[in-house]
Amino acid sequence: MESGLASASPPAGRPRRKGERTAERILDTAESLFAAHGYSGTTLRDVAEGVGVRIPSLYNHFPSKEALYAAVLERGIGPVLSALLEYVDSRAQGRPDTARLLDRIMQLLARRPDIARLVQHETLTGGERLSPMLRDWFLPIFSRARDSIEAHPGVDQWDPEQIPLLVLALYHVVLGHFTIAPVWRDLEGDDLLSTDGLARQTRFLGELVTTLLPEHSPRTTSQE
Amino acid sequence: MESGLASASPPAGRPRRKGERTAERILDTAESLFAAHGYSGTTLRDVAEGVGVRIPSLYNHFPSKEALYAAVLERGIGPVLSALLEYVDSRAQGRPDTARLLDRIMQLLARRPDIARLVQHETLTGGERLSPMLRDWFLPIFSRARDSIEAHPGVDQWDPEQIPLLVLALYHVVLGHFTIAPVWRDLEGDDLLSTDGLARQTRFLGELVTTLLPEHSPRTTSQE
Amino acid sequence: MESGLASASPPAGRPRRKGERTAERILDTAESLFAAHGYSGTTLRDVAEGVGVRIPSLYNHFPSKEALYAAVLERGIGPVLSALLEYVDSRAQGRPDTARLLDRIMQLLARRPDIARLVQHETLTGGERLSPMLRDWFLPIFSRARDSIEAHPGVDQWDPEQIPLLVLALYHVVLGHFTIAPVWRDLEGDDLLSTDGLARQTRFLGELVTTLLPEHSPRTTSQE
Amino acid sequence: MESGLASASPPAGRPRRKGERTAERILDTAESLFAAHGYSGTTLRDVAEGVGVRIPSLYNHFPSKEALYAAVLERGIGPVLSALLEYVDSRAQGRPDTARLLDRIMQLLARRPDIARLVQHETLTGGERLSPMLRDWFLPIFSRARDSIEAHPGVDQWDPEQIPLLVLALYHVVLGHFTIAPVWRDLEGDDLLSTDGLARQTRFLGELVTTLLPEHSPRTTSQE
DNA sequence: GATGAATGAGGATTCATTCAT
DNA sequence: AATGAATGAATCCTCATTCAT
Repeated sequence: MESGLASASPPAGRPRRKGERTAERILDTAESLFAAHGYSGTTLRDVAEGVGVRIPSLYNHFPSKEALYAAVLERGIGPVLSALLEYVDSRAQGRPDTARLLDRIMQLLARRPDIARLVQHETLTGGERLSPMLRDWFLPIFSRARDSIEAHPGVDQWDPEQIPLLVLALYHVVLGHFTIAPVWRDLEGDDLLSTDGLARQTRFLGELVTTLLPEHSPRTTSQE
Repeated sequence: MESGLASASPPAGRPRRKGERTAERILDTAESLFAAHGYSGTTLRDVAEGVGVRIPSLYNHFPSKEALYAAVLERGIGPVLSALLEYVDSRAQGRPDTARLLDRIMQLLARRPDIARLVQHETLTGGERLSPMLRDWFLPIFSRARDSIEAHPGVDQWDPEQIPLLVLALYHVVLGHFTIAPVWRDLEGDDLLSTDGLARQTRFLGELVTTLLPEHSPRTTSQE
Repeated sequence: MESGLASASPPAGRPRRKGERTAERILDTAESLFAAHGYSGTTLRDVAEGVGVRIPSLYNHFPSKEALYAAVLERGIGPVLSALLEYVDSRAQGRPDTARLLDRIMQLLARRPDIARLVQHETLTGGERLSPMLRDWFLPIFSRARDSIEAHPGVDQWDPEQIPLLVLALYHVVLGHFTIAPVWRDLEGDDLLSTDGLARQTRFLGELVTTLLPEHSPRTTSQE
Repeated sequence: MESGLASASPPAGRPRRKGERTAERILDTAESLFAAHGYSGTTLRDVAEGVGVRIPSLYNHFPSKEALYAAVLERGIGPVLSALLEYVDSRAQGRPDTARLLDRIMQLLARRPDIARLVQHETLTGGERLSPMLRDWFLPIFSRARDSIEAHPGVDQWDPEQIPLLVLALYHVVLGHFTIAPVWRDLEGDDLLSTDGLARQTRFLGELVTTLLPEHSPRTTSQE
């Protein structure tokens, strides 16, 4: 709330007041902890220790744990989703380019991998804690993604009632990459979140879309 | 709540002693709650209330919350994964059939949708709480799935280094279906876990595999 | 709540279970503390220490501080007020005997002087915390006391619109005696709550009524 | 809330510096809150919010909560009691006039109804927090009121040992009127602190004294 | 004079666990 | 096998207070 739409990377230009810096550090720590342990697995003690501050100080910046959580979500998810919406809308006139959309999403999430895990937690605990914000964002995103895919040339091969499943599948593949990264590293020694790992996954997503929704036209490689 | 089907599978054959029945009811309730809220989001009070018993009684059946959680995982994930391994092994001689494998997984998970969500929680909180059991199971499953896919006729079109990503992608799509079901119902009014929803998803997975790994040969339909 | 209408003096006959004894001891301690320091001036730590128990144990008997307070009020005030109502009703047929009523009230309050102070706290913090119970009891008591006084022979000398003030005045005099006792002892060295002090006050109340509401008939001395 | 009249008496003559005005506003708000909820039921946050200032600002005017409370008491009770003492002393030569004394007290308290409730809180929590000031004032007031009554013509009908009780009774009736006003309004819809309510009570007190201490002489009306 | 930030102490409450019954 | 009672540890949060600005 108080932290509003504070952008992810330090705006650099504007001089920070001390409290602002603290609030941001709280958000950073909390984001990481919430992503790792979920809401109830994260204690304010952990957050405070991570920030290097006493617990009551947290309350000078956020009125409650719930509010802190909401602020983390807002700061983290808000920009991603709005960038997404913006992108989708800006491409609405031209031909939809799903691969490019996924590129874009991967770019955004790669910068803050915690976000993906936060969303996963939200999704998992579902109807109970699902923040109204997420609820508000999910719908337009999904419906636009669906529109995008439905307008795709190669969509004909899909049963219309499978389109939502296709959208969901892409959603799961994108987010799951970040979710499973720590475990995967543990099991296979391979870091999915490394620059290389992310590049591979981005390329993979591109081919996935190309394969699932062939355009019958010269492949649209990303040349942005 | 979501686990309305939790008590669905009483093995029926074996006669139960009373205590055993209680233990199982505890497991059922706990499974549903752990699936919905994760480990730290679930309290023994919730479990006890769900079972209709006082908290200390839980300790007559499980020595601790951790142990209860482990038991839930074991009872839930163990059979699924071992059935899976068994299936995979039994097909090892013949030609691998990825679509069929996914069918099978869907069948198993559909019967206990909580399991998928439990695994997701485990995956999310990752390296910290990831039960050794999961760790032990993940590897063989993944490696076999990988073998299966690598032996697939249509695999040539994929860069070898993308095979793991493909395996993971299928993993995410399968599990994600169960994860997102409650939220999806909330947003779209459509129950992904209904008989119809599961059938659609199973069919979708089949086509997914067919598309991603075209066999260039007529046999595509499951005729088990 | 849980402690229901547990009567003030130990019922003696019925064997007590251990928890019941604890609950009662909690109520005793809490009553004394709430009377002395009010609701917010009393901490559960004080209560627990007074009882000789750790704080969380209080929650085995009362679900919250508020509930404990309510139970204290109920146990303390309930019997007094209901005895009062009973008495008033039983005398409804005969000639009202205000002096006797006050005798009765003094008797009841003398046995548990904390009650009077509890009621004073409630009255003081008034509309904010005034328990619904008190609200429910005040009205009938006041209206009956008013009826009683209005039916009094000697009431003619009072302007009808002063009757409520007269009722209130008696209320204040009765309760104030208990309220000011500690201070008075401090200032004057005289214990208003001693047997003698209470007897003097009871006699004083009798004469007060006799003087304020002369019956024009041989004085009705209490011979109960 | 109840202290709507709190800011009623700005001494007017003396020009205020700004800081002084803030200090006074703090006192006003604190008086009202302390009167309504007592010392521990009132937080500095409440006070600050009531004043429209941040908490630390309070410390620019009062060194602590205790000091603020003391200042409230001093400002509130001091003038009332000293006006009272003054009045009592000025009449010392002439014949004591108890009804007039009560009139005077009512006048003083009516202007600041919070004061009466503050004193009640002090009295209730008694020996523990009873401010030395109160202790210092109680004695002379009571002793003078006692002198006044003892010198009263009609006092003969009272047992000498009942005189203190009579003094206390009048004390309770006077203060209780202010104490119970909010509750009474709630229960009966009648505002005891309205101009009319106060006038009625003043008249009532007069008749009370007349009745309890009949003068057997014509002078009863106040002709100040 | 005002305030944002920080904090030690403490507030009510919950939680997992134990134990006697 | 079940449970009422008890509790150490921890949870979120509030409070009065301080201090630098």
